[in-house]
Amino acid sequence: MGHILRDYIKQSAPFEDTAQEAMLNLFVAAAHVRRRVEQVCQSYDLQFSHHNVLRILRGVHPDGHPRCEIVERMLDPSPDVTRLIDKLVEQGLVRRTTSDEDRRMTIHTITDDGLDLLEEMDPEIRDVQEWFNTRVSDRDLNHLSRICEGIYAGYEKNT
Amino acid sequence: MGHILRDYIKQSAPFEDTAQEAMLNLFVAAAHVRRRVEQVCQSYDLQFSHHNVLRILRGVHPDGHPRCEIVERMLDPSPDVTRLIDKLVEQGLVRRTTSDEDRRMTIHTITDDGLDLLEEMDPEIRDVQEWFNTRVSDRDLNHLSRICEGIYAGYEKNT
DNA sequence: CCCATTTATGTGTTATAACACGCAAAGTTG
DNA sequence: CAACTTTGCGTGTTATAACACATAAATGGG
Repeated sequence: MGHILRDYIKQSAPFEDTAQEAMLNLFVAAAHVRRRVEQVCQSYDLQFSHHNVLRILRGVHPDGHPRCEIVERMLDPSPDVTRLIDKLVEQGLVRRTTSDEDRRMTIHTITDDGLDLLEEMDPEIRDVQEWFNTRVSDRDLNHLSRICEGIYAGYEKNT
Repeated sequence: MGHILRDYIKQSAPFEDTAQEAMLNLFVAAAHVRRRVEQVCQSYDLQFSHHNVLRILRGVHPDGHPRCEIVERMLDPSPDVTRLIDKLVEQGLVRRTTSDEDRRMTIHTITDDGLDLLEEMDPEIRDVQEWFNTRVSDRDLNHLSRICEGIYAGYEKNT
């Protein structure tokens, strides 16, 4: 029981606590999958969070989002999104425009280049998902989602 | 189905793919739990990975580990552990000694101060585990572990 | 025993993240 | 409408991470 995790982190003593074991497993599994996605992103000179932002903006294309809305929708929200998006603007993947209604807000819109890049990446991202699917049975996919949702449901992002 | 995740990332369209949904849920849940642990670490002026290294070294105390062994046992291995441990040495939590058998290796041992600090942190880390336990039922804890292990089992750390 | 190779570690540079602060526009209250 | 508060962004600074490279010791073959 738990020998796979113990093997991974080379721990000899068995876990005294199943909650601890599950938490560590969650960390290891998430880091592992994330690295696969990062590997794809890297070959396109992007970062995990860059890709995340682009996908968020594609979701509302041809509309855009102010900075704060992007943060709200990120998987792993960071307070320093400004400079993160700076790089996307430099690469011509995102366009910034000042909102007319509320001139405090800067609206970020994905460009055609951004859409093209995402489309180019899509098959490789889908490959990761398919690999994931070979590793987790269809029934477990749903179970995993429900368990994970139970962990973070009802919590605000900043807490 | 999946409305909790969609609510979290404020996505209106339902997921077309359960594998994608589960992957994103895994990311969000892991980031969420990790932030709780980071919050504890931060109040002790440590980082998540610092705490991880200290616990690894406590596991073999009074023996030590060379750098490469520490990397092998980390939850989320980083290639730049040297400078990570530098800070622990500065704080007097870890002691470096050169190995006699193999003089390439630097053996890292946790100091008494390091052990004291960990012991001081233990209750708060345990609190996070107990919170985790309230969020995931006992049966699901085991199920979650098995699913996660299935994801990363059999893969080397660098791939 | 000498040389090529592997293993273990450290360093230099550059990119990314975190944190606190400051500014500007909108909203609020008297 | 004038002063105050809140909200949304951006910036300056410092810490951390990533990547390629350099050094140094052990290993293995001729």
